Amino acid sequence: MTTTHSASRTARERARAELTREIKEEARSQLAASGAQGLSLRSVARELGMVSSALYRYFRSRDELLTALIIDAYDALGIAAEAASEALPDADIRGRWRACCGAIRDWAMANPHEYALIYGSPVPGYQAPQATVASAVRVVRVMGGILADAGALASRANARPAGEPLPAELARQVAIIAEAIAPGVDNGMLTRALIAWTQLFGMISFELFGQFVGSLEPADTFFGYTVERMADYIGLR
Amino acid sequence: MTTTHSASRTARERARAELTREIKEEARSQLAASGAQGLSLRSVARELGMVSSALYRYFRSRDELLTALIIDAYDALGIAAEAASEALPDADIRGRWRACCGAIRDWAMANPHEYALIYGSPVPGYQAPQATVASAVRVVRVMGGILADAGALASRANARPAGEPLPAELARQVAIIAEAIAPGVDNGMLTRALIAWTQLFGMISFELFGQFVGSLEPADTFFGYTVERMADYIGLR
DNA sequence: TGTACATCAGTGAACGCGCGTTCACTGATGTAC
DNA sequence: TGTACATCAGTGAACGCGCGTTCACTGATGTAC
Repeated sequence: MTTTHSASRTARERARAELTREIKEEARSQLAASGAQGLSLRSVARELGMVSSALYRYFRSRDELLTALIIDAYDALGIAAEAASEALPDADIRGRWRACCGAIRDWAMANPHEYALIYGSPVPGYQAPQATVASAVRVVRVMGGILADAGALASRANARPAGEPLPAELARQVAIIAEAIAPGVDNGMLTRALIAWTQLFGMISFELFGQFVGSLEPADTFFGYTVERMADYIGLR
Repeated sequence: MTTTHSASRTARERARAELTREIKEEARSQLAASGAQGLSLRSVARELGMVSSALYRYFRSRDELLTALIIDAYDALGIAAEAASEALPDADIRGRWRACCGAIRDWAMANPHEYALIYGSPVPGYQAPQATVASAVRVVRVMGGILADAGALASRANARPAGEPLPAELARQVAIIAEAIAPGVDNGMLTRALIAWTQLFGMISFELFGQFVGSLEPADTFFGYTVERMADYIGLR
């Protein structure tokens, strides 16, 4: 038996889990100070009072540490969005959308370098492994849930006018996305939501990366207003 | 007289201009290969067959070279957007919007690292000087021009319904932006355009930075469809 | 319960590399008389 | 038009630094009998 229940964990195992956590924490704080390129194994080790080679007991390489940070970041963002949406009644569709958008922005502002790590320019020479995808999808799934609930409610109330028909290829792509994250949601609504989704992240990135300096800054009002307009556009009541 | 007309440029001056251009070109190609952090003065010099210290005759520091690249990138993007918009009759508002969006995307796809340099995560430790702003505004001004023409035409035809009133602070910010880049344009329309603008760059960044892999990729159809929907939303005929 | 052996964490030195920037210098180009 | 001097481009060595990764090792912790 190599699997261990938390009750029967040995001192060694607990120390390992603890140190793995500490390494990631220190790495995150270096990330915050100097970005993904500034993250060095040697300086993480230094800060923890270890020798740099010791880190190789915990992560096989710098890239593997980076991957762990990326997964953690996606998860943290996903959790923030989930919590925001779940804090409201299922039927409060617009409220959940608003809360979800707000939570994403708040998390981004609180963790700008982690946001940049996952939504900013890719780190050159680093290829994110497949393992990150599951965590990346998490926040998208929150939006999917809101849409699914909106769709279910809409079917027994007034549906939104259909709008422009989707090109065939787009309809195909969107149908696959629906299957994965928002089963039963109308293609048209999901497409509008994807447009709003890219808008949301575009707006947050602009704010965070300094494109609003001297114009829409502070961006709270613009953000709040836009989230409502996008809710209108998607067709959320 | 230290100012020189191109006719009377000395060999030294021409050599200097030429080398400055070559340095930036080599730097750009290293940028493309390994991103902003991968850009090193030593390797630029090496590639040009010079000694690294020689570059200091042309740029006072690595950051100054980076600034030059940023300004060039903003200018190149601005020029691409201007050309696209100017290729169509002034009155073809929607066509110009479409062309402008397409030109921005095409430029971004053709120059992904330069795009990342200006719209991606900021380079840690690097503070863009004020000098970059004038070039950064250039592409925004293209959109402003389209809106101004749209507004002028709309005033003697059917105007779009007013929609939700703007919060006071947002109205103030948008009015200032209007003054700078789109004089005479209605606050409501400009706000919608700013929302569409952030959508545009969000969509391009998602595509370029890999968020669409396995879902909306290839994104041509989604892009084309969305540009039309955003034109509708802004109220461009 | 006690002992022998296996596993694992962490050390310290080393390899081989790259970087930005400064500085005193040589030699070519430009300019004033 | 020719000469003396000033300007500038480029050199080569050096400073002082940092990095990721490997490897043989010591000593502590865990496990099977």
